[in-house]
Amino acid sequence: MNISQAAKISGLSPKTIRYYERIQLIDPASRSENGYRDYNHKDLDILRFVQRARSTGFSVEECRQLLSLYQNPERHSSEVKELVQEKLQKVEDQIAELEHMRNTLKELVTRCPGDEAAQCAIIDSLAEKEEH
Amino acid sequence: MNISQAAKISGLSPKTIRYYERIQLIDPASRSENGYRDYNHKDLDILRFVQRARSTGFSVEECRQLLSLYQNPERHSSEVKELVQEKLQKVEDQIAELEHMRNTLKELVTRCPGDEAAQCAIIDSLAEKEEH
DNA sequence: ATTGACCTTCCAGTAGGTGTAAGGTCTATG
DNA sequence: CATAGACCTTACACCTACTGGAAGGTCAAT
Repeated sequence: MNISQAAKISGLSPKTIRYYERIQLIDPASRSENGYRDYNHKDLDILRFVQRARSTGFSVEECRQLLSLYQNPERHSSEVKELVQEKLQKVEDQIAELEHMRNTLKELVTRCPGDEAAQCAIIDSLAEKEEH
Repeated sequence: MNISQAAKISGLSPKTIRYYERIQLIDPASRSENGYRDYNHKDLDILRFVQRARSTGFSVEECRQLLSLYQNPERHSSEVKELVQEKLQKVEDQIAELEHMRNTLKELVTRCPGDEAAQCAIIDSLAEKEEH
């Protein structure tokens, strides 16, 4: 199967698949006689796995670890769980940071009149002078 | 005032200040006789403004627009408000996306036993085959 | 004179791709 | 059989927002 078919099925783009190969996240695909990459069922399983892991929020490096666990029959589910718990923590931290930003932005919006005048609480707030 | 003093006061690093100058987010600083950058009160106001805008979550390009409004006495506060409302929307979209990830991760964590066995609901879930 | 802390510029690397160019291949149609 | 269009290949540049490091100039104190 050619790369664009594999891309369609896995939900990745051909470019992304070549990129993953280049950074050695996935093994080099075997080649047809004409030099085209050729994908089989097992390759597709791996591509789909990576696509799901990425869209669940895992970084490429985290995907590397998940893939290695996926392919290791000697794994312990505790290792996997630990990895996912760490990721969960990171995501929650990110959410907290964004919520902080959201609150700041919301307050700025309510304080700005949004009219024709130049006076603007948002600008004033960002320009605020500190005593030092 | 030298760059490291300006950096300390504004909360940016010297590297970042030079970077902002290079990408023309801020005007080139004037130079002392020895070629060192020299910052005055007005420069500091601008550096602080950018620092606050960045840490509130605005991208460099958004900061460029905010700075231009900040420096334009003919501005209408409605323009500023619109910009901030757009940003608020982007932040809320990002939060929603991360919350979706968080929910997925949470569910994965609860479903994985986290023991010595290889069987793992997380791996199974990421490896899940679709009918197509 | 030397040391250490500044300052300067320039180049490279980070994450996770995407865009584009230059060229080879395959398939269908006239 | 030629050619068009849709594939495929590689390689390089670009994106965001910096940060690190090298190589070299300057300044203040000892």
